[in-house]
This record gives sequence, structure tokens and C-alpha cells, in this order.
Amino acid sequence: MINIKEDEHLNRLNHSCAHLLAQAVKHLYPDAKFWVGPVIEDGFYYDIDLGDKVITEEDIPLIEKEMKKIAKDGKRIIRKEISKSEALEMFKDDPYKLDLIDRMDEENTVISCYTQGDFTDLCRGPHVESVKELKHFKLTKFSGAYWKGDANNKMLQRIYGVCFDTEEDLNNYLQELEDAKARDHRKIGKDLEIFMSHDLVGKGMPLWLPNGAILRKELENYIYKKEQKLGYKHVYTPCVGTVDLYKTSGHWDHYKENMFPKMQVDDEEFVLRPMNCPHHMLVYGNTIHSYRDLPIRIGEFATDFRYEASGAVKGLERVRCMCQNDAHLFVRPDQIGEEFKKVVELILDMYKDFNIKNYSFRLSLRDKNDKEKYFDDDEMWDEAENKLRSVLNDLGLKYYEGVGEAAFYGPKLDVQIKPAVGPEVTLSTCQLDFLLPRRFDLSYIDSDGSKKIPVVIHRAIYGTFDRFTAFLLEETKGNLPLWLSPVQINIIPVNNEYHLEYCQNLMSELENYRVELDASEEKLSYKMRESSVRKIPVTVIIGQKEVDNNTISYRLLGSSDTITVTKAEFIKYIEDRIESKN
RNA sequence: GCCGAAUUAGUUCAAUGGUAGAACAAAGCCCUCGUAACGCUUAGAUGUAAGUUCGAUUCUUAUAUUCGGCACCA
Repeated sequence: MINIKEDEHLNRLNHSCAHLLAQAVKHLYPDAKFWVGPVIEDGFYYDIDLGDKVITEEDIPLIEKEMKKIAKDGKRIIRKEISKSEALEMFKDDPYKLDLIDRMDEENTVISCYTQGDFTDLCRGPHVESVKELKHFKLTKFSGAYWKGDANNKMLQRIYGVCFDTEEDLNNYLQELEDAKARDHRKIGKDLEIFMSHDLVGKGMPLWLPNGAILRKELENYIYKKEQKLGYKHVYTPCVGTVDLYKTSGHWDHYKENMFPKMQVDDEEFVLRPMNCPHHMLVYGNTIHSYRDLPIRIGEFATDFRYEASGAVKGLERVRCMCQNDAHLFVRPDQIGEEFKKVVELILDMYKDFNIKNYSFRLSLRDKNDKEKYFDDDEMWDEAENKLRSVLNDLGLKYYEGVGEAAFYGPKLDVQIKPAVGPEVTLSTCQLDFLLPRRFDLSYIDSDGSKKIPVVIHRAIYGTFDRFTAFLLEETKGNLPLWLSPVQINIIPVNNEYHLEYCQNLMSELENYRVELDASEEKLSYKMRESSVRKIPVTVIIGQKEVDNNTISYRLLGSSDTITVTKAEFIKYIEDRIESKN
């Protein structure tokens, strides 16, 4: 899908369209005040203060109509450069523009404004020549949006739109948006019976159905084997901990809002755990460790509970009950680089096996000014961030930096992906932590006999099974590779009376795979369709020909070719595909 | 949590201030069949709780959930 912000021409067109939107809104609501109207990846928006007025469904066509009218009028868009004092005078009745001007540096900034007919907006530009170029646009959505993105501020009205050169481009783009909805994991997850939810269980608490459970088990097996080979030790620990545990870790101070409230049991106070670090710290602390034993890698498929804001919950992608493929690596300072590298390699290895290509690395740093969120120890942060940055540079990894995206205890490397619908999310994560080992008073005995504090690397390769599954369903459009498919092979007898026995025998010969036999009293064509709708990768058809020749005919999902082979050839084919993860 | 919208059968959709309609799925019958939906029959629904009304699925309010954004985040 085209990135409008990155395309110079479309960027300009959409930026001008944002002004057109503002002008139309001003015509319809003369008291409207305007904040900013930037171009974004999928078009543009404008944040508008309409007083008590709230934009509704009915307003959108009216605004579009006014926009068309202004565009038809075809006024030129005229740029004018002004001084800061002129700007302050020109926008003296507009608190939002004054706020913008106020923050401009008089010396180094050219302040410009653009006028089209009766509408002038403070703007850096550039713009198209005339509003008459703005013919093929659509207002796509609208909502409230906090002023300056701060939930403590007033909520403005945001209107989104998109503009193209031709009607065809616009329609194609809108069609792409529609198509994206078809591969939304919430739809696929329902159609393929991967997961469900129920009001009586609660919001953000998905129930994994049998098909989903098979998929998840395969994911578990895959990463478990990888981790075993890399020397991870797996544990099971409880989903609850005492409040004191989280006071010790610091989560109580820094993360309490994201936790389910504490519960009183006899004279103890418990919380559902939002992460597993504290438990794993205690596992490490259970015995004395020599410098020779490090790194120690403790892994767990651990269920966590987070009190996510009600508006944030989304399918399997953002849930209140999740399972991480978590691990904590306890390392000596001199091992940080190497261990970190191994984690990144494991991530890349896994992405290759799952054929995942659309992701980017984000180095998530703290916001120095946010003393609320982040543990306050400048020296520790600088050390951790510098260390992490140098590891990433050594690895030659391409990444961008995200300030204010770190965990409260340390910086991290996040792998970001873009779902079918909505903003990008983190999948894999790898975090560097100098804090928790100190807070839990962890140590190892160094070569000189002195007690040293280990460094902890937190990492989750899939992130959570939940979100990873959501992503996988969207990437594959539900056409899961053979090794992950809940049902791998569907056997259909042409005639139940004559061919069923052969099918049943075949089934037991294929017992190592997930096989179904469709012995229902339906027509063959109907069963073929069913097999396809259920996205079963391999459909086997057994008729008289196959029975007579002791062969197998099969058809692959998405293909209309029928292939006839011997049983041995068929098993080899299936084996190869599972082995190669196709 | 905030701004908006939605909620009708297992699923996807329709309609109405006065008996809620269809398709697919289900069950029964028919068909015994060679690669994407045979036909017939039956059963099945207005999220929850109040209010207005002679009468509410429809109007109002609350609540829950879902959806689009904002904020937050694995």
C-alpha cells in the first residue's frame, strides 16, 4: 500500500486537501479553531476545535460537498512569508495558532502562511498551485483526538481524509483498505475457529478454540526446541505474586495502573502478574552462581494479565490475558554483547522460518524528562542505552530510535510490525536491565572471589503467542503453512460405499499428521468447496481409480490441479513440506 | 479511560411503534455422486436492565460488548 507521506507529490496534494477541509469546516462552522493538519501515511487529517459541536456521520457528506464547491471555485493558493510579530498579529484571535507561533524560533524560522480565497492558514507548505487540483478526495473517518496528544488536554475533533490525482487511484486505494479488512485476524480467527471471546469471561480474554490450540502448540514446540538447543532452562511459575514481590521489583510503583487490582486472601495481598521477571529473578536467586555458570537462561511460556484500557483491546493483538514466550538471561557485563547478538539471531532465524518480511527494528529509549514512568538513575540509563546502541551497531542492524518507548527498568530493542488494520505494534522484544538484579540483590561469584551483580536481558521472541498468532493469520490471510495448519490433510472418498474403507486405512497410515476424513453424505464438489473454505492445505480424493491402483490423488489449496502419486510419494511430499516449513 | 458508531438465528445480512425475512450452517428426507455450493422439509434470533407507550426489536436512559479513532501498550 502506497505511503502518501513519503510520496512528494501526493504529500503536497494531501496537505493542500487538509487546508481545503479546514476551509470547508470554517464555512460551515465559523467559530471553528484549527490546530494542525498534517499528512500521514494514509492521507491527511485536521484537528479542529468546534466548541461543543461534535462531528457526526451526517456532517461528513456536508463537509465534502462544501470542499467540492470550494475546489470548483478554483482559487489560487498563495504563499506569503511574514515576520513573527506579523504572525502574532494575524492570528491574535486564534489561541492554537498563537501556541504554534510562540514556539517558533524568530531567528531561524521562516514563518509562512497560505491563502486560498477567504481562508488563510499558518503553514510551512508546500502546496499545490490551486484548490482546483483537489478533485478526487474522500473523508475517511473522524474521531476525538486529544490536543497535542495529551490525554489531560481538551479533546479536539479530528477528521481524516485522503486525496489522489484521479478517481481511479482513489477508488483503488479505498478498495485496498477494504481488502485489508478481509485479512483482519479477527475475521479469519472467527471463520477458521481459531479463537472466540465471551462476555461472561470478559473483555480482552480470548478463548483459544481447538484449531487455535493446535497452532499455538506448534508455535510452542518450535520455539521450545530452539531455546533448548541454545541452552535455555524452562520453568513453570505461578500467575500470581504478592504485592510485596512487585514492590521489590518496582512494578508496583511504575506499573500499577496496568495491573489488575490486588486481592486479599487471608492476610496476604496478591496480584495477577503482568510479567514474569520477578519470578525469574527469584529462580535465579535460589542458588549460588559462579561466573563460570553464566549466562543462565531461564525461559517460560508464561501467562500474564494486564489491565489494558478498555478502548485498547483488540482481538488477539491486544488482550488482557496473554502468554509470553518469555526468558530472562542472567549474564556477566562482558557477555552482554554476545548474548544480545544470539537473541537477535534467534529472532531473525524465527522470522525466516515463518517467512516474515515486513518488520522494522526500533531501539526504544527512555524519555529523560519522564521521571514518573522511568526509574530515576541517569548513570544506569546512560550505561544501558550506550551499551545497547553499541551492540546494535556492532550487529549492523538497521533501526530507528523511539524516545519514551523503553520499559521502566531499561532500554530495549523492539521489532515493530504493521497489522492489517490499525497502528504498528511490537512483536519480538529484547531488553537490557541493570535494575532488577540489584533490586532482588542477585549476585554471582566472580573469578576473584568477589560478589558481582549480573545483568539481565529480558526477551520474548514471538512476543506473545496471542499477538504473534494475530500477525501470522494476517500475513498468511489464514492460509497457514502445512506444518502449522490445524488440519493438514482432508481425505474425501468419492463414494462412501466403495471407497471409505481405503480412506480409513489411509488415515491410519497417515497417523503422524493431522488428518480428517470427510465421510458426510454430500456431493464431492460440495466437499471440495468445504475443504477450500476451511483452508485445508492438502485435499486427498479417493475414488475407484485410486483404490484399484493403490494410489492417492490430491489437490492443493488454491490450485485446481489434481496430482496422483503413490502412498510413499505422498508421505515424502508431506514430510518435505513440513520439514521445509512451507 | 476519552470522542463517535454499532449490537437482530451458529454465521452473514434484511425489515418494522402492531405476527421479525433471507442466505449459508444445523437436523430430517431425497440423491450414491470424480474435483468450489442438487432439491425439499423442519427447527432456530431482536445483548442486558429500566423507562415512555394500549403495544417497544424500533423511541429514551443506564449498562455490557464490538467497531473506527485518540490516549496507553507485548
